[in-house]
Amino acid sequence: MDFHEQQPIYLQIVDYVCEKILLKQWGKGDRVPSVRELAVTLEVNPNTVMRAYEFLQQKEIVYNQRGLGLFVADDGVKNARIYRQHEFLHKEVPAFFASMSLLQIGVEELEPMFKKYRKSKA
Amino acid sequence: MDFHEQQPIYLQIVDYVCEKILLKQWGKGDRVPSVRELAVTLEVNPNTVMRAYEFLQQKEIVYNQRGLGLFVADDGVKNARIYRQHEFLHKEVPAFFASMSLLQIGVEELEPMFKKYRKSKA
Amino acid sequence: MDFHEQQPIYLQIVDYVCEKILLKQWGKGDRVPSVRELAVTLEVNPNTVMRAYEFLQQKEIVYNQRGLGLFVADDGVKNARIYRQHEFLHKEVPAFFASMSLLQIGVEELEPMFKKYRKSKA
Amino acid sequence: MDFHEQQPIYLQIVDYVCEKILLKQWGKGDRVPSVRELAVTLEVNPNTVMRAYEFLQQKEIVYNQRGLGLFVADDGVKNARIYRQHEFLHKEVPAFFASMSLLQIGVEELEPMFKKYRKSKA
DNA sequence: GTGGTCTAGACCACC
DNA sequence: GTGGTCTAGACCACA
Repeated sequence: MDFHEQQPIYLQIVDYVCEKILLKQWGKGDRVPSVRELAVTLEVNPNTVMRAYEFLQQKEIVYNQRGLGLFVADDGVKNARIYRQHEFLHKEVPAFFASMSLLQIGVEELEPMFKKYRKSKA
Repeated sequence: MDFHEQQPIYLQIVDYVCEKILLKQWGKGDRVPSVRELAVTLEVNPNTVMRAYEFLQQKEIVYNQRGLGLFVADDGVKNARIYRQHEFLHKEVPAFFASMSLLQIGVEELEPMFKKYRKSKA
Repeated sequence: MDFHEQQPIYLQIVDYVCEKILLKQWGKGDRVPSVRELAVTLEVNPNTVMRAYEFLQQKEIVYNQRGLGLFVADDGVKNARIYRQHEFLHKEVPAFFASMSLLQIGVEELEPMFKKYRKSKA
Repeated sequence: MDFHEQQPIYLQIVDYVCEKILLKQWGKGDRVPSVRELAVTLEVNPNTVMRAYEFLQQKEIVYNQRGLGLFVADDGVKNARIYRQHEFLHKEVPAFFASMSLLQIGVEELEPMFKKYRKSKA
């Protein structure tokens, strides 16, 4: 039942790390799990984690200190947000609208829910 | 790497069947795949498919004709939509709003995208 | 005698492709060798070529047409030049200066050679 | 992936030895590694090392003391520099200029880098 | 055929 | 111990 895994594993790992950073569970300058650690945790091949970390370095979300490990970059939070915003607007939002269309749900039904959501947060 | 499986498999199968019905790929009165067939297609245990079909019968989306198989109910499309609407509004919408909040995306950014989406559909 | 291979193979392949493009041997819109072809030509693993092509796509030097192959991008020449300029200025130039220093060669000795070079080209 | 091996191995060994001498890692009168030692270190055939040492003796960079081994010549540093200068000016410099031309880099861009380089050394 | 993803296991340099 | 590179071989979706 793994039909439709939509995203490659390494990008799912990228999202996983971004979420940790955006939720401030991993702060600026903190060491992130080593390639091998995370590979064990997520039960994937170390190379797959490596690929995710390469991607995150290229996006300047984490950086490498030789022989020590990978750390959350100074602009890590900002860059993680920029990357995830882009993905959200170009992938999740269209899928969301497609579902709304299929289920014949109008925007007017969502607005009160959004207001309620904001109130509960404030 | 199966962290984040959010839903039990049998409910994922329910969603799968509902989508087929809502997209009119399986029409009113059509025979739906047998438990064994679908179990093979989705590579899951037949018991799991059985559980999904029980659920769908209870929601009056499919019905059982003894010895012949399962068929899309007369109100199947309507009931599938009602079920999925409920799930969408109570699960996917809140998750969507939570993402918007985390990524600091405002409704005003979504509105033009929604208009564009509707136009492209019309 | 492979001491000091300085650059990873996949970046050497990147340089190889950039040179072909900058020398106009592979023009804008041309199909570049497939991953498997180039792997055979250069006697390396297809994954290593894949890595080079991923890098080149990310730099917008080549682009992928699904199922057909990789092609030189519209701005391929420009982007190849930008990339190679950066590498040249940050890697080859310092090494060149270090050699000049070690061999006690002054800039004044190079200037006449450069003028001669330009004349021979014009 | 050995395209671009530019120079025969024995001349690469010559360069290797010259660099050791110019960097004062092997001083005047010091014994240089035996043919067999260097062959093991560089993982090449002893005959290839032999050929390099013959070349270096002919250039009066090292000399042979029967039964004792090879030693850095009195004018070893000077002669190594003269040889390498010649090679540098006739091989590396033209290649460097060719790259500059291909990458459309002007001398004016290099001058500030050279000044900076000299300052950092002083 | 094409590119792309993933695993397994190896070896390297750096600290 | 760390990240990084490379190979070998598998499987997938797309055309």
